[in-house]
Amino acid sequence: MVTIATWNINSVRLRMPIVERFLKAEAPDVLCLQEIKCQEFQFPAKAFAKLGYKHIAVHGQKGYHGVATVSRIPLREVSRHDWQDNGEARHVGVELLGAGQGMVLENVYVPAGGDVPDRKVNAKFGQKLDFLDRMTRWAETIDRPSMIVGDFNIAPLESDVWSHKQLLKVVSHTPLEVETLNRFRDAHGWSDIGREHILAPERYFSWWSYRSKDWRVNDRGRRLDHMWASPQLAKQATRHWLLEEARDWEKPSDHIPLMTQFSL
DNA sequence: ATGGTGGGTAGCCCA
Repeated sequence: MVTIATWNINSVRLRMPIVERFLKAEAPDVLCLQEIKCQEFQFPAKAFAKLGYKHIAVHGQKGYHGVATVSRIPLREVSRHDWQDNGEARHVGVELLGAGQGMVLENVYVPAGGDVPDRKVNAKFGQKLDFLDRMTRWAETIDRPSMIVGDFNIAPLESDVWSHKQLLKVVSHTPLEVETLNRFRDAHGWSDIGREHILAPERYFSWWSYRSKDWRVNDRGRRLDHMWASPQLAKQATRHWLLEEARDWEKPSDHIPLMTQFSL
């Protein structure tokens, strides 16, 4: 059994207390973090090692973005893609060397895309679409059992958002973004593990804005975080779940952790 | 239609 987790942590240094709480509660073998918001030398590697996660691949930058994969299983860093070609740290790829040997685990933080869903007036929206197009070109070349997890910043299905109608023109749920993400999915034939285990139209959210007084009452969530796998690997996923209570922990991230257990 | 909150950094950017 191998359990993989993904969590947009929104500053790993600030949130080490809840990361520790999570690792003790769920004990995943591997945790993929996004938005670590620090450089590699600032990453709290010693604290992770003390918790048993001594195998680490960090792709960080100053202040913004940044991803890290921490593991109890030996791993080897294999790639750091810059799908915007602008130096932002949004991806790290590793290969598992112990349990789950041979699996390639891609940890990605797709750009949010700004506020206006029109690349002519909002360059960030165009950059988001271009990032996904370059990921698609890359996905066409994958020839090993792989998993890609992280904050995709797109909620593709109607039941992935609190109101499909009200979010059609909101960045993260526009038809253009969903089409672009679907082309990425089809380029490799990725299986959406989350939605294979929590079937639409069942509610499935992984993010709630900080700008909501009571996130539980309004429940204006979106499924921005994903765990996708090559089809043959996805068939070995025995369990998939969320830790929604983490949204209520002290000084929470606005995202919650997602987990998938594999029988390999 | 607007502003609401949170993080990092250094006088605003990003989500």
